[in-house]
Formats: sequence, C-alpha cells, structure tokens
Amino acid sequence: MCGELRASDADSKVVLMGWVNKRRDLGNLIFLDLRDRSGITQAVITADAGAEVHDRATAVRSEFVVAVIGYTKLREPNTVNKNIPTGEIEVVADELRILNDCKPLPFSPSDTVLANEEVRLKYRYIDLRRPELHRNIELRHQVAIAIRDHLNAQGFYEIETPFMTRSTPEGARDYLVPSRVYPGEFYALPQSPQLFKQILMISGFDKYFQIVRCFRDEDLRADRQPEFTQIDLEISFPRPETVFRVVEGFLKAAFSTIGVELQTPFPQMSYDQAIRLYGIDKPDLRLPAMADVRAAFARENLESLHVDPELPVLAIVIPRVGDLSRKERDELRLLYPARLAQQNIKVLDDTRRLEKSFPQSIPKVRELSGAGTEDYLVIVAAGTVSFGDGNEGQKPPTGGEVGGSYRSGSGAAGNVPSGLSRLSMRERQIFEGAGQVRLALAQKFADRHRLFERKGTGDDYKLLWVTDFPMFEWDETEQRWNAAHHPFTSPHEQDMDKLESDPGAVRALAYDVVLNGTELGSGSIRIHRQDIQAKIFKALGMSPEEQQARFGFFLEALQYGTPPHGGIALGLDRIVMILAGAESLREVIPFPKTAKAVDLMVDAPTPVSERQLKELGIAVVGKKDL
RNA sequence: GGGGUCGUAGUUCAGUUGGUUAGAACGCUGCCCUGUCACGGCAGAGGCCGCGGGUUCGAGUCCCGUCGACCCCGCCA
Repeated sequence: MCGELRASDADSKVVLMGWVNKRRDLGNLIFLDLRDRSGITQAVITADAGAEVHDRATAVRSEFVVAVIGYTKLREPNTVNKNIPTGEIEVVADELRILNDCKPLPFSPSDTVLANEEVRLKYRYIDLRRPELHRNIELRHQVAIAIRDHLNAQGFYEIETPFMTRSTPEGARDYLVPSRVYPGEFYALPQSPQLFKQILMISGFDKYFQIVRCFRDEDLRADRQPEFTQIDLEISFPRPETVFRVVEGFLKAAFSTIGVELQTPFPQMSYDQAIRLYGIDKPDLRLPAMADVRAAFARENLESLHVDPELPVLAIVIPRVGDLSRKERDELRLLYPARLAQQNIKVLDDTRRLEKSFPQSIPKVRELSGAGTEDYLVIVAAGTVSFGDGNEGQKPPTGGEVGGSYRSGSGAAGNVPSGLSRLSMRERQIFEGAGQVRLALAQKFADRHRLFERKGTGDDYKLLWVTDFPMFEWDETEQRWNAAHHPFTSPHEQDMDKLESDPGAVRALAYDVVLNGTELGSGSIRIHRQDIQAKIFKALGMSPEEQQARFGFFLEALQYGTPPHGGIALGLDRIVMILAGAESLREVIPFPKTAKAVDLMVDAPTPVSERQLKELGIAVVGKKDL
C-alpha cells in the first residue's frame, strides 16, 4: 500500500492504487503523490514511460483514482523527503491507469487550511479522506476492539438491546418513533439501555456489556451529539470497587492503543471533596486544587474587604502566569461567570494591592495555597454587602453577625463521615463560583501554565473516581426532589434512615469516572429490593399510580428474584476525542450532526409526505407560518 | 429559550470615513519547464458581497429583520 514502502523495498516491481493527493508537473517530468489509508508515496513519470503514459499523467488532477505500475527506486540522497515515512523511496511508473477521474473539488483533503465546517460536513466523504480523520476513525476502532477484548476476557457477554422501546428514566427528551400499527402511539429511542441491562441481571446474565448507540433530544455542544455511543456494562453481586476495577482494566487497554500506560487503580474522591477542592463534580487534576485561606486573614481584615468571614475564602492558583496588568485583569473579568455578581461573590484579583493592605496575610495565603511567586493568585469569597440587587434566593443576612445561610447549622453535627460539615447553599455557590473562575483562568492561560500540554506519558491523563454523589437534587422550579442520577440508584446503607427526614443528606452509591475535567462515565449500584425502591419513589413524590404507569413492568420484575447489581456507562466518543486530542466530537464521529442536530450531508431531518403521515395517524400542527 | 463569533470568487481571507472598475493567495483553464515534494514562470476565466427590507444622490460597509455554521449559558449523565 501507499504508506508502506521503505528503502528496504527498493528495486521491486509494485502496483500502487490510490488517490492523487498532489501532482507536480515539471514538463517532461511529473510527480504524483499517491494516497490511500496507509499513507502517501511519490510516483515519478519520466519520458521513459512513453508519450501515452505521460499524456495521461498530464491529464491527472487532484483526487483522481489511479493505478501506477512500476518499480521502486531509492531516491538520490539530495531528493529524499524527510517529512514522510516513504520519503527515501519513489515508484518509477512504467504504466499509469486512470481508474476514475474527479471533478474540481469544493475543497481538497490535502489543503493545509481547513474549509469551513459547514462545507466539510456537507462533503463529509471528502473531509473524511484527510489523514487526520482517518487516524481518528482508526483509533476509535482500535479502542473499541481493545475494550471488547478486555471485557470478553473478563467473562462479559456483549448483548444487544432494543432501539425501539419505551422511555427510560434518564431525564432527557426522547426521540420518538411513530407506530403504524398503533396510530398515535410511539416507541422511544433509548437514552441508554438502563432498564434492559438491569433486566438482564435479573435474568442471570451476570456480566453484560454493549457498545451501543444512545439518543437524547437535547441541545448540543462540542462534546455532545444527539446520538452517541456508550460503553455500557452491568455486573451482578458487585461492590463499587468491582465496577471500578473493570473500568480501569479496559481503559488501561484502550490507552495502551496510543502507547500510554495508565496507573491503576485511579484515585478516588467524594463528591463533597471534589466540590470543596475544585468547585466542580468533575475536577481537572492537572491544575492545582483550591484552598480555603480564611485563616490567613484577621477577621477585621476580611470585614474591611466586605468579605464574609464565616464563609470560605478560596485561593485559586494558576501556575507560571505571573502578575497581570490592570488592563489584563479587567479583560479577564469578562470571562468570569455573570452569576458571580448576582450571587454577591467577590473575585479579588489584585494580589499586589492586597499585599500592601495586609502584608502578613498574603505570605500565609501563599503558604496555604502553595502558590509560588511565579504563579497567578486569585481569591474568591462571599461578599457581605449586597449592592442593590443580590436577590438570589437567600440574601446575605443584613447586620453585623453573619452565620452561614440556612442549613449550615445542622451540618455541623458531623453526620457526614468525611468529618466535614454539609455544604450550605451559600458555601456551594462560593465553591462552584470559584471553580468556574479557576477553569476560565486555566483555559485563558493554557499557553503560560502549560499544564494542558501533552508529553505523551500517562501524566497527561489525570483520571479519578468521584463517589458518594447526593441521592437527590432540589428542583427550584418544581419545588420537589429529583433523582440526581436516576431513581434506581441505591442509597448508602447508612443514609437509609434519612430518606424521609432529610433527603438532601442521603448519599447515593453513584460514581463518575473523570478524565482531565471531562466526565467520561457515570454509574451506580442499583436498588434490587422492591421495598427500598418504593421508598425512593415516595421521596421523589411519585404516586403509586405514576410509578405503575412509568415503570410497572420493571417494578414487577424486581420482585421475582433480583440479584444485587450495578454498573456504569462510558462515552466512547469522548474517550476517543481525548485520546485523539480533538476539540470536538465531530472529529471522531464519521457522520456527525451540527449544533442544531442536522445532518448536512444527507440533509436530515426532512418533512415527509402527507401520505406517510396519514398512515401513521399523525397530523402536523404549529408549522411556522410562512 | 438567552448570550457571543462568523457569513465577500470553488476554498481561505483582505476590503479605509458610505464613493464610482470589489482585491490577494490557493484551486480551475491554456501555454512553458527533467528532481519536485506548499514545485516554479507567463496568460486567463471566475462574484446574488448569505437572504429580505430600510436609511442615503450612492451600501460589501450604517440600521432592522431573517437564515445558516461554530462556541458558551440554560438544558442534558
């Protein structure tokens, strides 16, 4: 093939077939760069090949499909091309056959500057010829194979589940498929095979996996497509660690396809710790953690800064950025979340001025946060005075003495095993606000701190498990508790008694695997007992009728000998994206959709004929008047 | 649903304060060229300035609307 010939192959007869990547016509001497999926080889057409071959070579253009018959020749030392693996050799053509011509292209796979993504997506088949996309698709294949091999070796069965099904309990909107046989009724495409895999456990297939397409009708992002691929698995009789070891095993196998050796087991961190140290539930461990530096300041100092001394004062350290000018800092503020002002959260970014005002404090801050003098230091803290608005649910209490806002008192009892008090709403806002500032800064100064650069070692990839997620989240608009993961997630045994008294304190046996600040996958130990399931539904405020209507079949199944079970699902697209070093999922999916869920190549979705609609019993209403 | 960036030749881009003939590079067409690899040289073709409206003597440029691509928030494990 085109990318395989080396100096050792000199002087052999070869036939190369491929696309003309580039033609260089020097008159009586013509070079063709021949490309196939393995790479590029230069073919030479000299006068010796005869007039007919020469004429054909003259007629050739970019992306013609040709066959070159000839022999391999070592290049003269001064004509070797060091930029390509086949550069020491070339194929001297005796014969050239044009297998197919090619119209002038909207853009060329060999272009160094990429065309607009709209054009690339419309002519996806041309864009896909680019070696970079070829590499990504190959990588995807290799990763999938490595995972299959690993799971197969561990005794997992790959089992398919239906695409035409009914809604599963994830919270996203469904893609619906109308039924001709039952007009007015619909299948739903699975958001995940969640219930089917749990049923498989009930059926005794105690190790299941599937590399499977999932569908969610939600707004898209660079790392979200409406259809995406999950590595889905479920195990009977597991502890969370059972699942962790399996995932670590196949990720290790997947990463070894790019020559990276991962250290296992991955570190673990509770959700609570993640919020406190990183202000987010998917921490990027490549960057330093935040530190509460309240102790570095005297209470009066904080008060003089209008900072609430009862709440965390968080130092964010961005290494090797150095000091910033006033102008730079002003520009940075635009990057901070607008919410901070509404929530009355202060960002103190003028360290020099702080140092002047509080000469003893800043060295202590540096000590507590580990910030060197080369590093950029920002402090995020809760403001005491609300300027005008600040109306965000709980106003900071007026008056001098400021307690934590509601709920923080109850947490001090120490009922959380980590020994930390439970986060109040206000504390959460501060941690999360600081976490966002931290990420914004890290992104902005990536080329200065250089922590995102790849060295090609396992250090480039910081993986961890985040555990002990809260079981429920409070839904402000609906004024009720929602399942944070899904309603079949098992609570911690120690927290069972709080299901009714204090749902917000119940921790779930749920876990995420996180890589460099990206959530790769999410799973849990499931509920296998019907009585506990009923309690959860009750805590969620779901009536028995509603339970029956949505999950009746499953609740029934639970009662027929369900083993303890649990599992996880990981986003294959995201894994490959990170391994490929790509910025977008579209770079690792052969036929992706746009941010508005349109396939520009086939032009989908489209309206359908009245006849088709009628047969399905569907009438379209609310078409935009045009 | 909200915010931002962008839309000019096949492609990537430039286009001054609103001014008369809208430019460049690559690609394309023709000619020349035996060591190129971003080949080189000469000549040429190629434009609904996304679309619709407005302001103006005059709009690629200003205003309003609309469509599309991308990024972010909301939403989504």
